[in-house]
Amino acid sequence: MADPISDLHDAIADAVRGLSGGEVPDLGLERPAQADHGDYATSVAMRLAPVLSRPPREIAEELAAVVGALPGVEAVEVAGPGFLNLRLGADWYRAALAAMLADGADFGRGAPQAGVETLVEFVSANPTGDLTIGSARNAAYGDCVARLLAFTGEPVVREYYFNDAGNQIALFGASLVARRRGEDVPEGGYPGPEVEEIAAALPLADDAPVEEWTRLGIETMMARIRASLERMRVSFDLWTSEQTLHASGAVGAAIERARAEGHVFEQDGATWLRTSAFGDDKDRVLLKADGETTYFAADLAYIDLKFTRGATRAIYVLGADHHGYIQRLKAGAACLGYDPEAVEVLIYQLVTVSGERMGKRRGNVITLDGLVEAIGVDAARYFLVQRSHDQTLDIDLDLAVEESSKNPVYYVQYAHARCASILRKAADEGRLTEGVGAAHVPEGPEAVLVRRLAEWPDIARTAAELRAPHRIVAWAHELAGDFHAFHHDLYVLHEDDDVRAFRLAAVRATAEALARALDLVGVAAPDRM
RNA sequence: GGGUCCGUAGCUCAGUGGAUAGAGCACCAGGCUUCGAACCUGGCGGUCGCACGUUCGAAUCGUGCCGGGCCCGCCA
Repeated sequence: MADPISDLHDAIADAVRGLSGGEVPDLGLERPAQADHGDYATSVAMRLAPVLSRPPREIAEELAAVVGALPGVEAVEVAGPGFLNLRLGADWYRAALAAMLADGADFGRGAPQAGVETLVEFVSANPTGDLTIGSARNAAYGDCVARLLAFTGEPVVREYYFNDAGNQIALFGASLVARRRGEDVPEGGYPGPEVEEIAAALPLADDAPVEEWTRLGIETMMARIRASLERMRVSFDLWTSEQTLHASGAVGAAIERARAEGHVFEQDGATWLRTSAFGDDKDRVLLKADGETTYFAADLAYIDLKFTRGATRAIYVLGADHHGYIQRLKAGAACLGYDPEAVEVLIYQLVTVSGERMGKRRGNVITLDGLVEAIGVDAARYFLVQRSHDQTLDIDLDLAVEESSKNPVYYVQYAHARCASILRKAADEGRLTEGVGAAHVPEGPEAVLVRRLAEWPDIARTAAELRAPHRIVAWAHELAGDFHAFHHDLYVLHEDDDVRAFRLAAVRATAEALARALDLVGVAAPDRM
């Protein structure tokens, strides 16, 4: 795939190699914040100085002579302690624009990688109630990470793991029965309205066996969860049940595998996994003294399943309240003989709503469905990944409900609709153009816009590497701003064919870029609003 | 006590070692006779929690403090 900035980077790297005799440090190629520092700048001369034992400015001067002759580079200037500031020429802008349009929706997409398969397991909420706002963040974030990795060429499998065995599930069944009978749910049960709703709707007699209630209840709850996720545009390739792991003997097999690896021991009547040998702060019980398996035993079997199925990397998306699981899961993999580095746990911080923490016991539960009803899927997804996953997220419901221009999602979508509108008008008037204009020299706002567009491959790559979809959102917002300014200052459907061709090409490229970016975060890019 | 995330403008937050630290909101002042004013332009606003260190250069890396969130079970 074409990448004009990457090409520029490589050309400068070649120049550096010629000067240094092989050594090429990080170029530190970037778009300077300040306009008079050029369109692009590199700090490579300063990085090279200690290596070559020469003054940075002297190195910069020599590099400038070579870099200045590169195609597309109009001017080079040595500045400050040894920065190389370069200004790009009109031919570079036209070529860059043409290259992006040639790639279309694939601009910035990575080549498919062979021999790897990344499993992204996310949401994985137990089917004992509707998805909460916390799961909503998990869904939005995990889905974006999966989309980003796929975009960079990494084969991705998405999986939802659900707990349908054990105490919590039994309590869920008992809660259903109690609700049908008009009673309070048992201690530790599920008092939510959805439980009451399901209890009333299930086609079961009041005195049907509790196992039946549990089975049908879970089925119904899972269907509700799937529907909620579909509305959120979140899909999965695999739905895996914990019960299946027990029934298939996978749990026992995993324990035996760990035992064969020499990491299982008996103590106080229980069976333990020596996770502390691999960085966990304590050992973990697999089989309790009463013979029951722990939840972690199923986790262990699940890790085994992930890798035996062929995953080369297992990503977990968990809330901050599970951060203690990182070492445990990695150690679990190690105890099975897998590389713990292949287990990657992504932790997102908790969500508050209008400053308050949610909790079923607090009686202020806001569900994913509730959020979507209140502000719509686009705004919900945008808000949920707008901030870094490392940052606690507060959703101001009063503001989110307000459908005003304060809502940043409209700002970005509006830019896309504007592009579409211009292209419609151009088509209606029969004034569409081919190419990017043979000799048009871009004016300020045009150049700013094209430079922004050219950042995309690096933005996508970095966001994927850092598992940071909020960078996509931030970039889309900046692009929208550059486009609005461009549109405000310059008339696209100019009489001059050359000018019109360049501007229409910029509009097309912007529309595609916004659609691409918004798609990666699961937000629609409407042609009309 | 240990682990982990956070601390940047009045508020919510960007900023993977670079030059004079940014955006949105709020506030103030402007801008529609052509493509969508759901928009644009300017202004106001900062000890980047504190200290020491690493180096040509630190909001960014290291160490120690201070403050806040979350977690630390033979529960799931």
